[in-house]
Amino acid sequence: MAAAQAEAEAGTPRQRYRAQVQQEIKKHAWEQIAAEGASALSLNAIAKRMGMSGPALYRYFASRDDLITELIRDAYQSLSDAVRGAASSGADIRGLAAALRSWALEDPQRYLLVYGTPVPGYHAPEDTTRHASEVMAALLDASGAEGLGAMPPSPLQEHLADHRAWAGEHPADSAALHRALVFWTRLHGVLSLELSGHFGGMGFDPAQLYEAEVEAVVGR
Amino acid sequence: MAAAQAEAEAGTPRQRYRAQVQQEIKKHAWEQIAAEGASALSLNAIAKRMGMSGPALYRYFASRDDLITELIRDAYQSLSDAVRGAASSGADIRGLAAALRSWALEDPQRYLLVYGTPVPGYHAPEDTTRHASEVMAALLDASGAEGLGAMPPSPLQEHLADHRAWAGEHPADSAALHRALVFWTRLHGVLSLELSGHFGGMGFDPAQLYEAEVEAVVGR
DNA sequence: TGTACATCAGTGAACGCGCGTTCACTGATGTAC
DNA sequence: TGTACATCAGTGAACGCGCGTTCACTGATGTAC
Repeated sequence: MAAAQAEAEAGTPRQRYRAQVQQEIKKHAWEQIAAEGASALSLNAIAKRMGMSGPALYRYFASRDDLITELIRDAYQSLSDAVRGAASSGADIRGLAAALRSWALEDPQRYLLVYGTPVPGYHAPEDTTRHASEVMAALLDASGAEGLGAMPPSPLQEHLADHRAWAGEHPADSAALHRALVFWTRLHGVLSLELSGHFGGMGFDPAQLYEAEVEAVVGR
Repeated sequence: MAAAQAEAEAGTPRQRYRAQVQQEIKKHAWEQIAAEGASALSLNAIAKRMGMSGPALYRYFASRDDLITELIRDAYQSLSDAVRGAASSGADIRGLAAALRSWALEDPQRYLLVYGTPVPGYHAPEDTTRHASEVMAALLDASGAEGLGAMPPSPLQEHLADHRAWAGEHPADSAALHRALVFWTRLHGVLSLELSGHFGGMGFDPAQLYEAEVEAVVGR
């Protein structure tokens, strides 16, 4: 968001205006996603709410898929920032987990846009994985430094030692890769069920289950 | 499926025909869901593939939502059956986990219909949770009998002791409730990310991560 | 400072599409006497 | 066994809707001399 704002303040008046409208389109897109889910995202509906005609948006985004691509990119960026921000302000692994949960609850549909069932009809460009692995890198940085419980050697870790392309040049050893994966998948397991409403009728508090899973990841 | 078939063989010829067409509609619905995802489910498209006109389907389902409701109900039933079937043929907790994974991979979109992001625009009826908790009951039965690792007492378990409505009259103690929840959410964490393609670019084998999570649930 | 031109944001009409759903109707199947 | 009637599956036309996207055009803003 900071970067986007800087962008909006640089350049010629026309460029600034352009960047500003582009931001406004995204803002309305997020509102629509928050209200109806990503699959209900419609360029025409956004235009209507902005008091413009539908085709006008094609000055700013080449297609609906293009807009979605950029929203996904922004969401990944925002999540990376949240994780890195928490880590750099001294949060331990519990703090990271809390930051993740806050980020998710702040805008559930944004979380689901990134980690939920793919948006039907949307075709992602090639480089999507790059942003996804940025988040993993942030997790690896953070979860390497602070103490997660030690992972006993396992077949999985041998496997990860041979399949660590996703970690880029990150110097984490396979135990750390394992820890980061487990951190991610377990918290996602609770979060995604919570955000999708699957704990709805069950009556207990998802936050407490989340807490318990965090403790399980930390202490062992 | 067996129950549905029995239904199709009982009653008057007209009733049998009716049940048969109803089954065929569902079959095509599942094919469409498998191909395009649940949100792309369209009565008109199903009718077209069956060589019928769109309105004809309204003899069999009152609305699109009605059809989806029944598909979801069937999916829950099928999953309960799979879990109970594995348990009754002597599978341990590893076997249950394997059965769950098979069931999910057999038709990824069916899994996501039930445990993924809710189908946009679909409004579930009241009693949905009943079927969801049937699955939980199957899990509780199975995970109680065979050995999951013991759960140390925790704040969560105290909380669950007071919020166990979802378990119905199941006699499981709170440690068992905790075990079942953890079993469910951890495996869902891996499965849902796998089925949604989020491990896609990462290069490692999701099955091995799944295995490792199963071992973690079992042995501790 | 003023004029000629280029750039570009936004409009309105249109295209083709598919959707869920309703309605009046046809024609085949089953039922009652 | 045959006839009169009721049931009900399926059709085709229609309604109203919203979608993404293209296109020719208007009018305002910026640029070059």
